[in-house]
This record gives sequence, structure tokens and C-alpha cells, in this order.
Amino acid sequence: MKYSQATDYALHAMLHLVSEAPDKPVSVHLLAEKLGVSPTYLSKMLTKLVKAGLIQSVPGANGGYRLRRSQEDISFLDIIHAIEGTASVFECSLNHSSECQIQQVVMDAERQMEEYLRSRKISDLARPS
Amino acid sequence: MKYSQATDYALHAMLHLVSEAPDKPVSVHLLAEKLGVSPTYLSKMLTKLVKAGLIQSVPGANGGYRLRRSQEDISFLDIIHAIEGTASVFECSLNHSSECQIQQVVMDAERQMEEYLRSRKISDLARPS
DNA sequence: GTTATTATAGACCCATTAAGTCTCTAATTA
DNA sequence: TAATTAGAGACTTAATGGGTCTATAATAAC
Repeated sequence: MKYSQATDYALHAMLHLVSEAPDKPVSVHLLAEKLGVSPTYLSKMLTKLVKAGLIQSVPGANGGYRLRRSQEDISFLDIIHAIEGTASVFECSLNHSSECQIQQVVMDAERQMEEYLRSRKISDLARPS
Repeated sequence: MKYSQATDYALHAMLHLVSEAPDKPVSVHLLAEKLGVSPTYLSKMLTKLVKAGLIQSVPGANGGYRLRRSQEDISFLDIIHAIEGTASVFECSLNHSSECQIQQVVMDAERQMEEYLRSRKISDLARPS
């Protein structure tokens, strides 16, 4: 069980946006260069972050992406959910009679992790300048 | 990010072994029937559980699988690790200068989940008879 | 208004993994 | 010795991750 690399890139991209760009939009081209990944590929993740309402896109010359919400509101979980989706990590494939107790336990565990990821904000790591 | 179905089957198989078989080994055939999965496929997971030291195999007629350790010692995490491996759910693919702080956060989150899974024992769910 | 610059969308490709089957071998007991 | 069991591994198929490419739309600069 692994998070996709896309999540990795998205987290790093968001960290850049939080750290460096208060107002001015940053182009995909520039972001991609910093992360060492292709612009077209990074676009996909940024589009997801837009749809999740975490960032804004500004088309046209001198456009790019900038934060939408206030920095303090953006948690690791927000970003991860934007890329990975919100489906549970475990779904019992057996058809028991009752609720699956095993699934309950694993989902409780997942909730522990999500709780922590919700508490940690991407701005916590912003460049201490 | 999802756990494989193999993990699902392994957890259910272990629950059966804990619930029903104190001494007598249970054959793959029987276990597979109860779970509604093919015996040869289930074999693969059981073999992993053997290698992880959670269960014992008994070849030959009237053979099968039985628990190895005492029930109370077998946690959800033990079973999940036996099937999924112990690699972290997140590994930063960028080559920064320093340690990746993003990775630190996600791995801390993972530790939260693992801690919980370690605390929950499969015997907790054993048939209340 | 035209042009350059940017994001958006989606088709497409390749490699890897999950999920599962099949067959052969080895060990043990009846 | 024969029946029953696990163990190992080759093999197949479908899904997913990771990534490229191209065409379109929107905007700003000139």
C-alpha cells in the first residue's frame, strides 16, 4: 500500500506555493522545473488541486497558480484527498451476514492517520526564512 | 491507496483459525470454502503467514494450518505486514539537499495508524461463542 | 485585434502490479 | 503404497500508475 508519486509532487508543489507566492501566480512551467518533473504531468495534479478548491488558476500571460484559501487552512489531508480521492483504504470483499468487524478495525486505524494528517498544515513547513 | 484483497482474505482466514481451531489443523480447502475464494490462491497468503511465523503448516493427510503463537500476541499489524510487506506508504522521490520534511509528516501519520493496528489483536474479534 | 502565454481536457502508451489459475513436487499419514 | 495435504513457481489477464502528446480555450501584452 503506497501513496502515488502524484501525491508526492502535489505536496511539494503546494509547499512551494505556500512558501514563495503570496499573490503572484506561479506558472506550471516554473513549478515543474523546481520539482524536476514534466509540466504536462504536473498539470494534472494541479488541476485536481483546483477542483478541490485549494488553489486558483490564472490563465493567460503571466498566469499560473496561486493559493485560494488562507494558508493555515490547508492540511496534508486536504492535499492527499484531492489527489488520491477519499475512498477508504480497506473494503471487505466478503459477503457476511453482518457488518464486517475486521473492516471496522482497519477503518478505525485509518481514522487515526487521517486525524493526524488533518492536524498538520502544509504551512507548518513553509520556509522559515 | 488501498490494501490488497489478499490482506482482506488473510485477516479473515486468521480470524477463522483463532475462532475455531485450537489444536486441529484446518485445511486450505476448508478455509477457502468458508471465505469463498479458490484454494490455490488462498495458499499463497497462508504461505506468507507461515513465513512470518504467525501460523504453522502441517503437511500430509489431515494436515492444514494452525496457529503458531498464542492468540493474544497476533495483532492486525502482524497480519498486514506479513502480506503487504513493511515498506513505508510514502517515499519522497525528489532529491532535496536535506531530509524531506513532507516525508517526515506522512510517516508520522503512518506511525499513528500502525500503533493502533498493533494494539488491536485478531483475537479481539473471535467468536463470542 | 493579433500574438504570445498560459491553463484545460482528453486521447494515448508503456510498465508494473494485483488477482487469479494451473501444474508439478514434496511431505506425511492412513 | 495410495490418498491427502502443503509448497513453489510459471503463466495469464485486467487494472492501475506514470507519463507523453496534441488540440482547445482563455487571457494579457502589444
